[in-house]
Order: sequence, then C-alpha cells, then structure tokens
Amino acid sequence: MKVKDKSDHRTAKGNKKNLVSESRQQILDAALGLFAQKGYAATTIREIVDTVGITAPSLYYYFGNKEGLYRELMQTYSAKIDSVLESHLHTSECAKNRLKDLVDKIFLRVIEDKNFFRLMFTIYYGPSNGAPYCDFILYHVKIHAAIKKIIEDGIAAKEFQPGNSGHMTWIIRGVVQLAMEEQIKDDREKIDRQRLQKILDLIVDRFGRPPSIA
Amino acid sequence: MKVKDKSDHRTAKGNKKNLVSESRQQILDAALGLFAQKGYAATTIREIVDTVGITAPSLYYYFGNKEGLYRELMQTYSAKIDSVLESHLHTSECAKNRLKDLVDKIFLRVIEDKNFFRLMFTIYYGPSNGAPYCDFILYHVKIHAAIKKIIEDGIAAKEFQPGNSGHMTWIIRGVVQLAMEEQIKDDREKIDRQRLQKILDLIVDRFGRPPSIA
DNA sequence: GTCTATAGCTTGATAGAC
DNA sequence: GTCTATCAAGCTATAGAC
Repeated sequence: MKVKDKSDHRTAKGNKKNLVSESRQQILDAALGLFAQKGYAATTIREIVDTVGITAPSLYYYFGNKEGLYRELMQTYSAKIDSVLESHLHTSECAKNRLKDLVDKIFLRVIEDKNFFRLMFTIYYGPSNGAPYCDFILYHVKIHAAIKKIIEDGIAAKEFQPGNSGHMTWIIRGVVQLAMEEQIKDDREKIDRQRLQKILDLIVDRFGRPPSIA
Repeated sequence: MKVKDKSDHRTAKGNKKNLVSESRQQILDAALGLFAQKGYAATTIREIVDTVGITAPSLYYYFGNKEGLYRELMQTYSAKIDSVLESHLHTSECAKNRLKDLVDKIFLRVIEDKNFFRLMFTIYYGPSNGAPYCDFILYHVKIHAAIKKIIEDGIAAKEFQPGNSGHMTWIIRGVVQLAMEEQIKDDREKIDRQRLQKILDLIVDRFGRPPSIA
C-alpha cells in the first residue's frame, strides 16, 4: 500500500492541477473508506494522503490533526441519520406501515452510507481503537425507541394484540440489526431489502393476532 | 497505565516466587482482557507484561511473538464453542425445547467467556486491526445452521406451522444476536437470560400457530 | 495550498547476562 | 525463565521553503 515511488504523487497532482482544490473532499472520502476498512488507529495519515495523492502537511492544513478529520466525518453522517429519524415522525399511516417504512428507510441509509455504518458498528461493538469518543449508543437508543413507540401506538389502536411491547420491540430490532450487520459485511449471504420486508411482514402479521390459549 | 516504577515488577515477582511459573497463564488472561477491551493492534506488548508484572522477553519466551499469543487464545476458546454446538446434537427433545436449550447454552457461554466473545465480535464486525485471520464466520454459519435445522425438524414434526424456515431462522437469530451483543456491551439495558427465554417463548409460540388468512 | 525534510515518540522484537 | 538494555521501523505532527 505504501507508495515508495514519489513520481506517483507528481502524476496525481498533475492530473488535478486544473481543478480548484478538491483535496478536502477527497481526503474525507478516502479517510472514511480507510477508517471503515482498517479502523481508526490502524489507518495512518500516510495511507490517507497516499490514496488521495497529496502529502501529509496538506491534510494537517485542512483538518488540524487526525482527530479533527475523524470528527468532521462523524458530524456529517450523524446528521444524515438524525434526519431520517426525524422525517419519520410526521406520518399518519397505520402502525404496520409506519414500522415497515421506518425500517426500510434505515436500511436504505445503511446501503447508501455503508462505509459510515461499518465504521459506526466497528466502534460501537468493540474497542474504539483510540478514535475520539462519539455517542453511537444514542442511535441505537433512538431507533429502539422509535420502533417501540410505533408498536405501542399499534397496540393502542387495536391494530396489534396487547402484549409485552418491550419483547416485541426486541424481536423487530433483532432482525433489523442483523440485516444491517449482514449488509455491512459483504462476504456472506445477505438479508437484502426485499427479504427484510418479507420477514417484517411475517412478524407484524403475528403481532396482529391473539396468542394461543396458555 | 504505563508503570514507570520498576519496583512494581520486583514486588509482583516476589509475591509469586514460591509458585512454579504461572506466568504463562497470567499472560493469556491479561492478553484476552486487553485484546477484548482495546483491540489487537492497540494492545501493546508492554501493556500485557506490565499487567502481569513481568518483562517483555518472558512473553516472547512463551509465545514467540504477539501473533503466537493471539493464536493460542483463539484456539482455546474456539474449542469451547465447538463443544457446545456438538454436545447439542445428541438430544431427542421436541423442537421447541431443543431451540430454547441451544439458545440458552450459547447465551451461557457468552456470559462465561465474555471477553472472548467481545474480541470475536470486535474482529468479526469491523476491521481485524492487524489480528491474524481467524474464521469467525464459521461460528455464525454453524449457529445459523443449527437453528435452522431445529426449525425444519419442528415443521416436519408438525410442531411448527409450515412456512419459510429461512425467515423464521433469521428472526430467532436476530434476537439471539442482539442478546449476545447487549451482553457484551455492559453499559446498557440488557437482554438477560430470563428475558431472552421469554422472548423466545413468544416467538416459538407463534411459530406453532397458523398464519392469518391472507 | 502544497511541498521536502525531519523531529520526537511508541512499537514489536532481540542479544546476552544471570 | 527472567531480567536489563537496546534496536530498527513506523507513527503523528511540524518547521519552513515555495
């Protein structure tokens, strides 16, 4: 990965000379990919700048240090998740459709920003690897709460059978979590979007029916 | 964390002088804890030996290098998981009980060897952090297959309603996965053993009943 | 804004005494 | 078996020219 041949730098630089510095964004993109793939600590400044085709001092010029670069990435993508969770609050569908819609939106976000979610999971489950603290628990809690709210609304509206909404929430979240994780790993049989929808149908359908006589 | 005062070493050594070297096991224990907490790459040889109260050459004497130490840990604990999955094959209970029993056994193993599972999840989801390759996918596949087998047996025995056993497997595995992950993280509301059992009852109960008329 | 050059530190690992 | 002492390599970050 280490490029010893310095002419590579000159070539890369030459190719982009006509553009008004897009280095900043290129650094962000390269860093996200490398952080997601190798982890925060394991990703070196050298690798990032070599990927972009610039030198270290340029990176420090834009972001101050490694932490500043990381923080900017977190801020950008966290805002995108928040917007999904907030946008979802203003629907007046039935509980079943709201649940399916929320899950689908979260899933689509994972597909689109796969590298960010990879990084998020990496840091959430497992050591932060020296990465500056970022409150990812918050997103698990927010998603959990959003699902639970819909289920409780569904019970209140007699759409779902009364029962332990907490348990029901864990079931939904388990499948969602697994689907996200399968999506993030790309070397295995996946739960794709359609399959997730079908599984959700199966669960939601049973939620709507009375339990067997104990 | 770095112990500068070298008298610490002497004290620790003095306390154990009467024991025929238990350094080896102490190194393994300390390394597992640190790898799980900080990751493979982020854990330094110095930290491990400082934790035990010995010096680096002793570690190299026993394990050759960092990778050798890691490999020995993986081998030891992987064997324990295998023994759970194998021991479970020889039961002749009903599907419902087999499912509950398998899940409970896996869950108990997670609780007992929490640090190993932490490390395993860390490396499985997320970058290996330079850790030598270890086929953790295998365990996910094995667990998945074991659950699916039981469900299909249950359907064949008319204990569960016919349906998509693949989807049913994902639902069970989602909850199991989430319970494991919650257990590994220790700063959040957990799915404890009892709760997992109740959730499983809820799911399995519904598996045994016909779907609503579409 | 981007470079060359390098300081200053931490790391995994080893030589060799006891 | 365990130590002291030390090395070479790799890291983040910066000084200063252009």
